[in-house]
Amino acid sequence: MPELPEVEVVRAGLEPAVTGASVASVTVFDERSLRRHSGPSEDFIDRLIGRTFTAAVRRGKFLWLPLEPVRGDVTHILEAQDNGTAAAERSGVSAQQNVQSPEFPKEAVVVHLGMSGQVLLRTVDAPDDRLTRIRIELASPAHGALMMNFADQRIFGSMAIDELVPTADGQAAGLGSAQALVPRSVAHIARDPLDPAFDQRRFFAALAQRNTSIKRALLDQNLISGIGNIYADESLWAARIHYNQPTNTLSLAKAQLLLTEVRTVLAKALSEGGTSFDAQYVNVNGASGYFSHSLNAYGQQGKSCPRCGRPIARERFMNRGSHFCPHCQRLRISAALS
DNA sequence: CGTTGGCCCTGATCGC
DNA sequence: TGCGATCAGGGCCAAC
Repeated sequence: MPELPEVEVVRAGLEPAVTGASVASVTVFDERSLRRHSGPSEDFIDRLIGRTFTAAVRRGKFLWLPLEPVRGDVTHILEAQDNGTAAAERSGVSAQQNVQSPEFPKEAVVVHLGMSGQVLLRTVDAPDDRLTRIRIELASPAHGALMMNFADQRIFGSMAIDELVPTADGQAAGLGSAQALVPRSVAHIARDPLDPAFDQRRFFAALAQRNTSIKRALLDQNLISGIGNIYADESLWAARIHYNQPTNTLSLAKAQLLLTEVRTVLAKALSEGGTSFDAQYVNVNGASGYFSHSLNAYGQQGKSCPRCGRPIARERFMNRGSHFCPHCQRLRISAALS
């Protein structure tokens, strides 16, 4: 259940270790973790060995590690100069990043943790973590030789090599890099609410336009990314909105309040979860920190609502548990009919 | 095109 | 002790 705060903890933990690190070896224990890679595991391995990571970038729950372009790839350089530099100069956008110039990465390893994925950094002599599906051995300038283990119980997560494409708005693609380059498979994912380039107006317009419930909208990564079941319930509780309230019945003020609460909840979780990184025995764990979060609604069914004291309820919604206070978060039917 | 329901997955836990 | 049932759902895609 890693959501934005947990994935950010992973990104921040990986960043100092993988930046500038090269891949010494790759072992794939379970090919299902490469489901989103277009090609067999041999392709994944061959294209990764010897390559160097340049950063650790995150948008919403998606994480990617851009790969330094292979030196001496003349075809690619000529192609980039022809299609990128010349075109950019002709169109007069030279002030913007020319993301197609040869020094920019052209591809990245995209990591999605799914429900149960973890990225764990270990020393080379450490025993394999349980449920490790992919192991990447790194030569890191900061930490020497180390292992990056991708562990995943339910195998909803994945790793994949994907092409980097320019962002639609020309802004930095996510947190961790100033480059306006996003993996093709992540391009359709909306920016997250902590991203300075998050388009609030577009989000509010979508809420007014769509014919759907507010929780479904919060979980729709094409509208707003980074929110999962836990922080959706927590944000709705904070904003006193019922999960099934139609989005087009929310006033702009209420929608603005909700977005504020979303940001508050995510930022608070982030501040609580960002302390576990150890520089010596690097332990990046997507699941850690969850239980230290002070939750008001999620998993609190039967307990007292911290606001009004009445019991928190749990109902099935979208094949998920929805936790809410029936007193504080009421469906506003009259608004729905207007 | 917007919306929705089904599917992929397996370890941990629980009840009998 | 053993074993089957249940639960956790994010993202994607077919279908309506």
